Amino acid sequence: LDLSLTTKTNIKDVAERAGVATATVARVLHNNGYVAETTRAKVMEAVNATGYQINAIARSLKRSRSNVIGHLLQSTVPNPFFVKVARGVEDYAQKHGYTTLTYNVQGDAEAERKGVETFLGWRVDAIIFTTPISAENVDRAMGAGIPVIQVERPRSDKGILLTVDNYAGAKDAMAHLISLGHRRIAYVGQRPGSQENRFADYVEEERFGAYRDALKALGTFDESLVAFGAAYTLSDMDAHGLGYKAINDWLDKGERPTAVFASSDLLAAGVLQATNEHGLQVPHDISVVGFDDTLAPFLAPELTTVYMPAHELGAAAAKLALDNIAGGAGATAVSERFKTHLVLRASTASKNS
Amino acid sequence: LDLSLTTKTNIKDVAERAGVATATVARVLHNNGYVAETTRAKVMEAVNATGYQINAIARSLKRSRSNVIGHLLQSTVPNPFFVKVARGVEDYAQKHGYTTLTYNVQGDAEAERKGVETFLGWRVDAIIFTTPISAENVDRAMGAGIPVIQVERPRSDKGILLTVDNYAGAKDAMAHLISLGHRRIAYVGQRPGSQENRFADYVEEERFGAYRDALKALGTFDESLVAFGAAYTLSDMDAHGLGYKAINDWLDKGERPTAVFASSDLLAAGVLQATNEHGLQVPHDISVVGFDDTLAPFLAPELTTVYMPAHELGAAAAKLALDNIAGGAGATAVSERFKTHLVLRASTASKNS
DNA sequence: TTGTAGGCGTTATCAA
DNA sequence: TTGATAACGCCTACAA
Repeated sequence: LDLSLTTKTNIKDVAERAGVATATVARVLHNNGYVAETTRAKVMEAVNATGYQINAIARSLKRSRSNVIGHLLQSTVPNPFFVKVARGVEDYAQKHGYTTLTYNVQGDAEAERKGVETFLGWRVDAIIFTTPISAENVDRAMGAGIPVIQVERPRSDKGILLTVDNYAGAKDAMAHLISLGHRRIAYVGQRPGSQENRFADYVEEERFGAYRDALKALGTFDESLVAFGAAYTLSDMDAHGLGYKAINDWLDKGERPTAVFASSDLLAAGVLQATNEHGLQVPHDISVVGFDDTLAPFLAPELTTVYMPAHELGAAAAKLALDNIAGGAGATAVSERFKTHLVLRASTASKNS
Repeated sequence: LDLSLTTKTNIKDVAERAGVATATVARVLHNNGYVAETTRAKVMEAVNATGYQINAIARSLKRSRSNVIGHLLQSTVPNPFFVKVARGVEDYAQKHGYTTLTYNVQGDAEAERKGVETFLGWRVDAIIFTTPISAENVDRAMGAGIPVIQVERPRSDKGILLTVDNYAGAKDAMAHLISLGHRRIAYVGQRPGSQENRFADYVEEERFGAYRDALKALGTFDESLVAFGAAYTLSDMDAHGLGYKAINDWLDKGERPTAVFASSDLLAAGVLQATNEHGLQVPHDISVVGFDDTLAPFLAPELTTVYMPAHELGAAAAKLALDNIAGGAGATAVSERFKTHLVLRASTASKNS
């Protein structure tokens, strides 16, 4: 078993060693067509002896199909959401004989464009955006005539869209706090409408909308308890800073809420840092709910939060990609809307009256 | 500009449209050889008009070189360390015209084997392990005759090894705590020697070794303050559980340390959860130091920790990979040892006497 | 049941 | 300065 020849061995070498034609080797390899048992054995012996590894590049060229799907990630740190989606994509793709090419763009449209070009250059069979930065890049991918899936925050209405029912998630969180007796509930999150694109903005609209609707229904909506800011910037400090600063402001003014609904775990982490500094006990003095279920299990106290089906989104995106590749099983170009659920942990309790 | 033809256009189409031979198109594309200015213009016009995108698969086949490096990741969640390394690899590779194929193995040797096979099938030009699971898989990669780099925890002494001076890092952390007056310092981490492989075990040996040496030098080493456990299991709960349980035990016995040195931020997070539940103030009642600088900025209070040069490791791995690819600049197959540094944040303070 | 051969899209050599 | 052409390794009609 000479491993050092591995990458150099080709189907011709195997054929020679087995004393057959390359077509026969291919037939054995793909279990395809009639092959005599003795011939098969000879071929397998040669394959093992040479450590032959089929050349995916040559095969892709011949087949005009790469068996690769390209996955563009908006970012990988600090928010682990995208990484979880990536695992969903990889798990499903691997299980179905596909390789995933992952490209991290760190929120930069130009990097995303380069990623799309790289993918098209490698003739990937489908492209997944989690999440797209620029509609143009989505269009460019669509133009290649391959399935394109946009996950969580679409930028274009073309292709397949996987979204999440953030309204229901936020509504659940609010119902939980309200059932615990809270009325002065603060909101920390990105300002709805601050995304330049109407498709991508639904997340903020829904999360804040459910918050506002719930309190308006009770007649206790109070604008002074709303802190908008750059929730999803990529700088660690900014993301953490908004929740932190908002809480500090309220506490300094002596007008603190009895509960805070943060639109991400990252922001909730900042809230916990501020309450901790002020010597407030969570949840005794103030309850906190997050969104995403990413950092939540690692915070002190463990954070009650809204679970985002990240892995499920990734797996579904990969499935839809594969189903829609020409020749795939069922071409079901149907967009889907996923559900969240509330995860109860230790950061919420009855209002301390 | 008909985008819908993008992936179908080939160099022949471009050549026809420009009224030249394919060889001339290639010369223009690669800025290679003599081309008349007027010809170049004609070709560029045709390239733009057709939206021609070079087929990386065909080029790789012809060149017997893919311009892809394969990166095997031990895991991506919950520990963000690996993801940070991945970004370092991607950043460097992209900047030098290489694409990175990332394969996440989630701690599973069989998945790692499949990853190596996939990479070899795609004829990647180099393979990076961050970090390897099985020495056999490293050997298999080496057998292909391409550069192989092992990052942080090597499993084999072959190829290029990038390691970190964990001893110095842990020593710094201990010196910091000792300078603050702490003597009863606890340790939470994986048991040295529990890795079946001597190469990979140096991390635990060094982190714990520096802890033990520092306290022995002071004559205050106390085995009852050492909590060993499965620090690096992939289950969130287990990882967090060790730090959490250790602290609970000490507090229940009424023998609490005045400081804790946790061998990862993940474990430190568990320590903070336990102290928080017990109503202890960090750092007033007890100081905590972590390792890695991953979760540290998001915890409450922000965690003093030892910075691991994750991005730097990734970038260096990619650089060494490229340098050692046949035909690359300088073949410098030299292993390197990286330095850490202490990051002072809010979780440590003078011993409260 | 097995072999022959053309072509996937590029690159690079050799002529012209 | 440009063009024709033979590979790269594999797959797949089509023959045998």
